[in-house]
Amino acid sequence: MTDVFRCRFAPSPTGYLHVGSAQSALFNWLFARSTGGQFLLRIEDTDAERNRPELTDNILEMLQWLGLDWDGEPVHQSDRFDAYRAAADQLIASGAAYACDCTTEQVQARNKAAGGPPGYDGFCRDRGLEPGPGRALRFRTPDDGVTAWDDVVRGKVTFDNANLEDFVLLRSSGTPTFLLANAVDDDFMGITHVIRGEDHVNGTPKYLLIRAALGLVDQPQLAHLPLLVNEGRKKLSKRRDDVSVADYKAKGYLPEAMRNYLSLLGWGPPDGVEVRPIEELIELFRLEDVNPSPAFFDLKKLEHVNAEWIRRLDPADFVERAEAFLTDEAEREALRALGSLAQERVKVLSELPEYFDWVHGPADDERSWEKAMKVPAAADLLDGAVAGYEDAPWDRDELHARFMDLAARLETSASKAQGPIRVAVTGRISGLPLFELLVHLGREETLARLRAGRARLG
RNA sequence: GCCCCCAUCGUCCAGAGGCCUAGGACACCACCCUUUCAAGGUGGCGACACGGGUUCGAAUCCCGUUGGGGGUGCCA
Repeated sequence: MTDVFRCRFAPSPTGYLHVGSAQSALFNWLFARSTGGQFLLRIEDTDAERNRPELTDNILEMLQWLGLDWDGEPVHQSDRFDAYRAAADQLIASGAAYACDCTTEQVQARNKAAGGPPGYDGFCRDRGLEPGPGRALRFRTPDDGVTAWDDVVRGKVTFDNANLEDFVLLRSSGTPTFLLANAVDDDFMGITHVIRGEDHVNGTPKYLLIRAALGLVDQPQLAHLPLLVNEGRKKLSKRRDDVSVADYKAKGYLPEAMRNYLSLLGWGPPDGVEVRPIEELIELFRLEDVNPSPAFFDLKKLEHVNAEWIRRLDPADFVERAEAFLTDEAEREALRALGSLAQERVKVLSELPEYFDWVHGPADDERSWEKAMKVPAAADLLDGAVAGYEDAPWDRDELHARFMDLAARLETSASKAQGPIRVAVTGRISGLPLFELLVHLGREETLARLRAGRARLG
């Protein structure tokens, strides 16, 4: 075998890829790419009841979108039941596992009656039940001693074996649980580094015990990454929080920004430069530098990183990506003409429509109207603009110059003077630079809107 | 309840015993620039949870307290 590092991302297709998983995938990927190792994929679909195969497509699609390319073909656990069965048989034969016919309800009832802690009470441990259909298989955990490992991000973690219950290896349906499947597959795939979320820490001693009982001596390095939390400092959850990577894509976050931001949670480049190409991130990333405390998934900062990435885009690239967020060809035409002006303003691509909806007429925005038109000289401004633009050469500098003259004549600041014109033409109090926009709109349409605005003013 | 983990500005990250009167970024505030809004520039606000040790010296090491989180499924 080689001495190349091998890590894996092992999602289960029970939901869309979410940002926490994406970060875990990203750190695995960064680790592999920075060490010349391999980044493998394993689809954990042992639970037929919960799996939704189409979700696997979403997960792979989002990984690709993020640019997290994997090595080799993904391993599907649903293809490997024979291997788990064989491992289970081995554990039965060695006495490390035993059959159990307790139902969950029975276990809970006994715990309640005894006033004891939750978890399996070892009822079937010495009943000598014959393993078979309808009976779960449990692991016989040691009664004493400790199970410990040196976690790459957390240091030494130790569990007393006495606190470990006899957990389930095979369900009564005969299918394996993830603990067994992981132990078997990590060996099968030659995994040298298990890099996953902190929520897996408590399962780790069980995983280690299974490995030992199976005679697997080359223990992989373990690294438990910090959890991503919400403003309430709780683990990001599908129910409460906006976590679907696909949703962020739909909102117009760039994959470059998404992965860049995710790399900044729980880790940071030593030189403090945060927004930078993935190649540099790869070069700088060190698994042992990841810190163990939970990190808040901060949308504001994500937006900032996204805005930075948008501004760094090649203008043509920006237009290409932006087009998908506009609804019709007229707007896209305006985008192609004025794109770079929008590029430096937008934080998220989905904001684009509000920068271009004036194409079909002034937006309906009462607040903007009132705010702009309360300027005393509003009517004179509109009249003056019509008069000045009727015969103006239709270019940006000329429109600007005539506007400045008009504002000076009416003794109104340029800042205030542009309001009524902007709102008459676009409907909004703010937006793209006015004169470039007018150039694109054209003389006829501009004058028509100015006159309509003037008429509405009364 | 029990087990495990965590603890530097509001947030993210830097700091691996003296370079720290703790640095950068986001957010926020002010000013500048400016046809709006952004962007950009300048400045400001703002933290080593607490208590004991160890040490000549601690944000950095140890112990405890407090606070927070995770796990506790025949889910993964």
